[in-house]
Order: sequence, then C-alpha cells, then structure tokens
Amino acid sequence: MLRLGLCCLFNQAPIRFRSATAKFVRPLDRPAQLVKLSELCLDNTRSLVAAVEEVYRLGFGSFRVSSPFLPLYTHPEVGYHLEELPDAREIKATLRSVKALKEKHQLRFSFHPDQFTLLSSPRPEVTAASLKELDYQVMLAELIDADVINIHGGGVYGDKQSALSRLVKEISALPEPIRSRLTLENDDRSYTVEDLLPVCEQLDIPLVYDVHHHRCNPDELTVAAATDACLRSWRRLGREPYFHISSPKHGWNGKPGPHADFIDIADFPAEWHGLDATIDVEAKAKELALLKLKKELSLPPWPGDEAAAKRGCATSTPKDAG
DNA sequence: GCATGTCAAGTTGTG
DNA sequence: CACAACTTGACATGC
Repeated sequence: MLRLGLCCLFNQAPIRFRSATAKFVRPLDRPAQLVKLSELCLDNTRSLVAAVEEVYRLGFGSFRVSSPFLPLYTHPEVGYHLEELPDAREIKATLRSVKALKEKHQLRFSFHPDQFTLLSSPRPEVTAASLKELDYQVMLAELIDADVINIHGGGVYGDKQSALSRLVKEISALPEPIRSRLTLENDDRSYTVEDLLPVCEQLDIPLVYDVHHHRCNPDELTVAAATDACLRSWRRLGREPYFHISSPKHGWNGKPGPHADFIDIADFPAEWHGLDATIDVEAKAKELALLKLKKELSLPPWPGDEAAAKRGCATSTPKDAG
C-alpha cells in the first residue's frame, strides 16, 4: 500500500523546529555557544517526537527530517559534536524514543541533505564539506533508524561524464553506514533518471524518482518507464521504493517554479496507484496537502500495526554488510 | 507587538 | 553580472 511522506514541517499542527544563525552564536564564548545550541537541539528532539506522533495520528507513513535539525552542527566555526552538549544524554535518549515510536508504528524516516551536499564537484573543499554533512546526517539516521539519505547529482561543470565519474568515485569510497543509506534523485536542471540509472546500477544504490523534476527536466523515458526503473532499483535490494511528487505553483507553462500549496491530482502518475511504496509530498501546505491527496486517492490511514510489518519490505537498514 | 531583512554552504539559469 | 531557485522559514532587529 502507498505510504505518504511528510517533508520536515507542519502547516497547522503547532510543531516547529528551532534554529540559530552563526552570526548570533559566533560572538558567544564556547561554553555559552554549547549551552545555546544544546537547548535548541533538545527542543528539536522533543519536537521530533511530537512530529512523529502527529504524522502517525494523521494517517501518514513517513517523515523527512530537515537538515538543520541539529542547528549549525557542521558549521566550520561554531560546529560541534553531540557529546559536547550539556544535554547530550537527554538528546540521545529522546532520539532513541523516536526510533521506538517508528518501530511501533512501522514508519519510515528519511534525510535529504540540501543543495550544498554534492559529490560531483571538482573542488576538494566542496566534497570535504559534503562528506562532513553526510557524517552528521548518518549519525542521526543511525540514532532514529532512517534508511534513506537522498542527494542529487550536483553540478555538471561543463562535462557531465567527468562529473558522473567523480560522483561514482566518491560514493564508492563512502563508509558503509552512509553508502547503504545513500540514494540519488533526478533533479530539475542537470541530472535525469537516464543519467543516474547507470550510476545507481553500477554502485548498487537505489534511485528516488521525482516525477515533477522529470517533467521539468525530461529525458527519453516516459513516466511509466522511469517508474519501472525506480521500482527495480529498490526491489533488487529488497527495499520499499521511494518517489517524490509536487505540483508547480504557476502551472506547467515553461520553467520549473516554486511548489504549489497542494498536489493537483492530475499530476499524480497513474502508474503509482496500488504500489507498495513511499511517496514524499513536497507541497507548501504540508500535512494539509497530504490529507487532501490521501482523500483523493482514497487511501486508508497508515495501519502501523503488525499486519503492516508482514508486508515484508525493509524500511530500516540491515546490519551493514562488511 | 509586529513587520521586515537576514541567514554557512554550491551550482545553474534568468533577467 | 546580480540574483533567485532549490526539499524547508525562523531568527534578530528595529520600528
């Protein structure tokens, strides 16, 4: 059965994630920095508990955790490690309770590092910063048992094949806890499903298929063919397939634009009905958009019981295979 | 209080 | 050549 995924934030539900700017934190002395950051992190872990409960209560099956969940964690000047925070124990304990909640309700968690995280750049400092960001996100992914860390192909730098070979080289060298969670997603400018499929096959990692990006940045594949390719890439690993959907705010008349508040049901691919798959809904109205889509698709609430568990598709990462 | 400008980071395409 | 857009606004400041 289809599992709808909420991305990072809520519209109506009073659940907010806090942040801080480096500009604010920088002038503080180190202990004061850590006190401030610890407070934000602890608040955010408690908000995550509330978020996960709300996701399940609303009948959804998946949640994407935002990249700045631990604010400024990888910042070059004011960055920190969990162990340095005064509330480290409580933060970790709360994250363990998130994992327990996930297991109880058979939910799925994912991460989507933002556009600064890319493994195709010719600039070593860009790659180094990206690896640091992946280290951070996999630490969180392990604590809450998220099985997906999804990134884009990155830039082209005037030579797509060279960029792709750098991408392959970097992914091949990733530590197994990252590699086993890493996925590639087609984007709206540079890398299509056709571009990424050979890379995914070579590296044996799955493809996240974003149908909106595919429509903005098409290749030779139909939606049906791209859907099939995505399904195969997950099923060969025994894992539940992953899609993204969104609707354009200003219609399809031209370039990719901002996301609309809701999903136009006409944009929902016919090929996706009835699949056992996760669909992240990227829409400004957040949970309201998921509720509307869920109704229009006549989806029942995510069951989250043992019957669901028996469907048999992995949404947690198995022990890293050496 | 509330409005508004600002915030770590990369890359591409538009105006 | 500056700037918006990208998966996502919240914070800090000034009126």
